Amino acid sequence: MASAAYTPGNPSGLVADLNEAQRAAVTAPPGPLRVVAGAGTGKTRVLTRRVAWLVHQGAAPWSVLAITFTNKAARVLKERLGALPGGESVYAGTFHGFGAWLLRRHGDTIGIDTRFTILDRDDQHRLLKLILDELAPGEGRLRVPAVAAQLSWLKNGSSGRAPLALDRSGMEDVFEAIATRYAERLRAASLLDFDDLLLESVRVLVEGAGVGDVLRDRFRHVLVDEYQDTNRVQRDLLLQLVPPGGSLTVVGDPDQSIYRWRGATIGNILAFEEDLGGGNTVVLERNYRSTGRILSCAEAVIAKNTERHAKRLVTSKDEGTPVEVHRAGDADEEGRLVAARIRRWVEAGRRPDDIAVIYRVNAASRAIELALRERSLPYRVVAGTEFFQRREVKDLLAYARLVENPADDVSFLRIANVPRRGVGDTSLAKIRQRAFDQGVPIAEAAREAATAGVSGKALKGLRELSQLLDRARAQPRRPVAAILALLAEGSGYKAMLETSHDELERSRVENVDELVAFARQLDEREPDVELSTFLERAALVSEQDDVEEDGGRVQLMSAHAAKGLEFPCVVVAGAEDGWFPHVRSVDEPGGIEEERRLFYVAMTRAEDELVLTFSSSRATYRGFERRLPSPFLGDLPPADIEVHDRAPSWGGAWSPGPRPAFSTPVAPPPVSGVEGEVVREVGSAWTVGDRVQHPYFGEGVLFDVGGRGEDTRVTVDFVGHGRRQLLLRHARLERIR
DNA sequence: TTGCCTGACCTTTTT
DNA sequence: GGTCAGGCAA
Repeated sequence: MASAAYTPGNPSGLVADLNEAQRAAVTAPPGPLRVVAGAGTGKTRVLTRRVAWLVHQGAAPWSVLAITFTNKAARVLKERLGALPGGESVYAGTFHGFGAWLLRRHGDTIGIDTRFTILDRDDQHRLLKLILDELAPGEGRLRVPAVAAQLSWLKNGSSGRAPLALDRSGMEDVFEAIATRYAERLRAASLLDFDDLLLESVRVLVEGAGVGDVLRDRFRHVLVDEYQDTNRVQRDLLLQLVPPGGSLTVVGDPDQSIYRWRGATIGNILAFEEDLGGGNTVVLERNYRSTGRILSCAEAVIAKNTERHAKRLVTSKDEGTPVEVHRAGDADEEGRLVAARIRRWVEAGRRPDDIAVIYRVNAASRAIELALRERSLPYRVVAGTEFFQRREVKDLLAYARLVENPADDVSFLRIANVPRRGVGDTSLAKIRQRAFDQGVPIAEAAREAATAGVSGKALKGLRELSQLLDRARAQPRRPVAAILALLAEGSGYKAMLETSHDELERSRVENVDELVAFARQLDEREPDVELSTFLERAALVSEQDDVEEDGGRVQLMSAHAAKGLEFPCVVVAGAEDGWFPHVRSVDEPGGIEEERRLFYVAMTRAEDELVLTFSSSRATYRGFERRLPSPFLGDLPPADIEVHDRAPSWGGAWSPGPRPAFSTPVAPPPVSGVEGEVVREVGSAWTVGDRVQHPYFGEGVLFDVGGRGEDTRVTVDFVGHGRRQLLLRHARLERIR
């Protein structure tokens, strides 16, 4: 978008190039303000200008707090404020980043060690696994990801359905014990998980002596982007920060709410006025991004949602070319088709970085990557967190975290024997026992390993490790890069990789070097940066922080990662039933509507050209699966699309509109193998062969019933949707006839 | 204590 | 297709 004619000396330029609604939003008096901004309606521009306008009205830049969804969005915001005097002292960051900032300064008022380190998902899972092994070993069947999800669900306000079914006898107590021990371990190790960053921030504002007042006094103006994706805790944080009637601007679009599974509640933006006791609302409906046809298709999809406040986007661009819909026979063919389409764009003069491929699940990137490589098209998979999740990077960061936070047991256990220093399970168990008995961190107990009964190789190894960490701690003012290099080399970690017989292992050295280089960059850009800051940034990188500008490469990303971005040319790949909507969400109340929004978000990333592709079959870990086009494709207005369907080998040709209704019910498929299969009675008697009705899949025939009670699963052959496995507890299944 | 093999079991989206 | 627990030999 064109930059403003605004200069510090020419404030009228602040609003001169805005439309009426945008201007109303930017210049609304400082008080509760909600901006409902449809896709492509200039949301970022309004947010930036409003900050500038507030400052121009006399607000001190450092009294402005702008909360964005990603670090990258925060950086962009600050860049655009560049012309503003004092613009760099506006606080811009994510909720989690702000939480960390707040807790480092004021956490001590509620008993938080301000030298805490942040536990990411991987660390959290490691810790939970240890705890599960202690408290629920063996057959308990409690799985780490489920327990983590349950914990997060509880911490985020318990809205919607619980991830974990705890009604089996004793389960509740077991979970309770796990949750308690988890909290104890975190506290003892000065660790905070992602949710804690928010929860403890609220607590410090409420309970921390004087903290709330200090912050309310400082941040007189708070602005929040992507408000439709905030959860209850984030809302509470804002309500603590902004007094009733205070200057709070929230910007968002209910149609783009896609993080319900993370506790986000669309209710925050919808109930804004009740929450804040009044306030203004401005609706932005003029779209500057997409062509008429793209918008018409996107609107047709989202219009089917019932839980929405209808708004009508009007484009400022022309009709554009039709939205293309392509069918492929399998995933490889789809990849080649996408690559071929991209090649044509490039030949027509598009730069590769004008093009994005968006998919529902990250696993979908593989086939597309392969095809792009075949055609020598430069691409990049957007996965900002991926680098920091690599084993070698996490190992080195664990060393660094121990330097910063000696109590961090999770990190200690991670690297105690990496590289191998003869510290096996037996020695480690002795040290952990000793640490437990003495009530000290494990790293502390390791220091006196001999007392714990450790000897020989293991003792020597632990001594060396302790000495290394001490050496790194001795000069905390050293540049971060130097500390990392010392750890990588002094520990023998780098040597371990370099001398490996495995080529993959040897290649990991590059990532270690890259991490050091990354730190060096940071040292140069911000000379005063401390190790703790570096670790915090590493823990809070977001997917989108990895999106490249001017990289000259096609960008591949998930629909979630694509939020807030725009590209001239977009391919939405894998537009199939099972991915759009995803199978796992169709059973959940409101699940389909969220999937529809997700598809809407993906489509509305496109400025000029939009291509949708799907495949008739796909290889999964269970073998080949037949796939049907996404039901959302059926909503596309035929006049705005162009269908490319080369008479596929199976599945029949696809055309827009609702699926043909089958007039005759499908017969239950023969039960293969078992002669005279016994019809099983389940609960209130679901019987194989029953005809059933599902709110989404429609009519089908019960094929199989498995599991008991809570876990009863039914397999149903649906007319037009194929065979589906459903959890009876969740599926709103009705018997018919 | 370590290295290596085999079989079981999942896979949505992410700060 | 990838991870992870468990078993077993050196």
